[in-house]
Amino acid sequence: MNYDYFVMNNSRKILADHKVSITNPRIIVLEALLELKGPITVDDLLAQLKNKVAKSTLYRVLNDLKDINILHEFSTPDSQTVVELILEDHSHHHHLFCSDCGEIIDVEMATEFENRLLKEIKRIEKKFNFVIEDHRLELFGKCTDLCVNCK
Amino acid sequence: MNYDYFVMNNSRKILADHKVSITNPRIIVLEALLELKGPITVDDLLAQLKNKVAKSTLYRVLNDLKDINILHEFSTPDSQTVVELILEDHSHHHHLFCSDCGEIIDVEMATEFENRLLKEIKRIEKKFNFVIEDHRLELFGKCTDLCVNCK
DNA sequence: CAATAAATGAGATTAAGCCTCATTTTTCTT
DNA sequence: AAGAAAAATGAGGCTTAATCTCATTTATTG
Repeated sequence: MNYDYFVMNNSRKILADHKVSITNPRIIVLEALLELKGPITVDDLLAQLKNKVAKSTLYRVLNDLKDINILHEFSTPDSQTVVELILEDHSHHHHLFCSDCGEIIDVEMATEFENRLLKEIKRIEKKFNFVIEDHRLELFGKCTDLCVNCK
Repeated sequence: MNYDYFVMNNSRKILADHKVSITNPRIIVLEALLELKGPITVDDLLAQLKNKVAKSTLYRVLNDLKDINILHEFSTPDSQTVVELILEDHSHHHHLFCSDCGEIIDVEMATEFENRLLKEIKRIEKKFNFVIEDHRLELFGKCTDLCVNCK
């Protein structure tokens, strides 16, 4: 594992760091997700990588990335599967869905709000005798005409 | 629409109030959901109503209930579809998922927390030029041995 | 109660995602 | 650097949730 940190390109380094073998399909998928820097539906990803990676391989690679905990998966309000690369330097965030254009936007909530949420979560843990390991907040709405995401 | 409010049983009344025709399958599904008073996976509902309602009809009725806005649909962390009846008197709540037993629990957050969230949502609306119509908070964890929901 | 409109059941269809297995690519050892 | 062993890939088949079709049944309306 003595690859040069800075010479190696990102995707190869990520794979090496997580001790999985470095293969072409994995590099292609990782690179696509790295460029995006945000969520994408699996369907869109499939379309984008058609002729580059087999469908079965794409699903397998996505599962590999989930296994090494660098890929999050969730669903849109209309049940489309969405994936997003989450590397160490990615900060905690939530998602905003536009029901007009389908855009999915990463949203960071104010620290003070997240702290209040954690306090509330502690209350819920006691009330229901739970250990809560994660939370997810989803916001649903419509971007306006001025929205930079719609044309 | 001059049915007697109080004589009519719940499910018939709900259907009448929403101006959809009153049929046996709709009554059966509604009654099952009313008894539950909480979320259930579609698979479990299918199993429970097998021999009472055809599979195609169950899915159709669930869509009908969604159309009249009394049924919410969401997914578990492992992508199972869950439905929950939401009538006018149901207060705003969120969901707590146990990754051990699969239980899904309705959770009400403190009013003060929800107010803080609404404030935060207003900030997000401005920042992203959005109109946010709804939000959903999901909590993931494990219930402990003492949990009333696990045996 | 008859006519019309709507809903149902049974099974076919669709599509996301997983599986199989022969072939190819990667890694490991020296 | 080369050959052996292990792992991953591609192509297409398989599974299963959810939808669709259409002939029959059930509700609604006047």
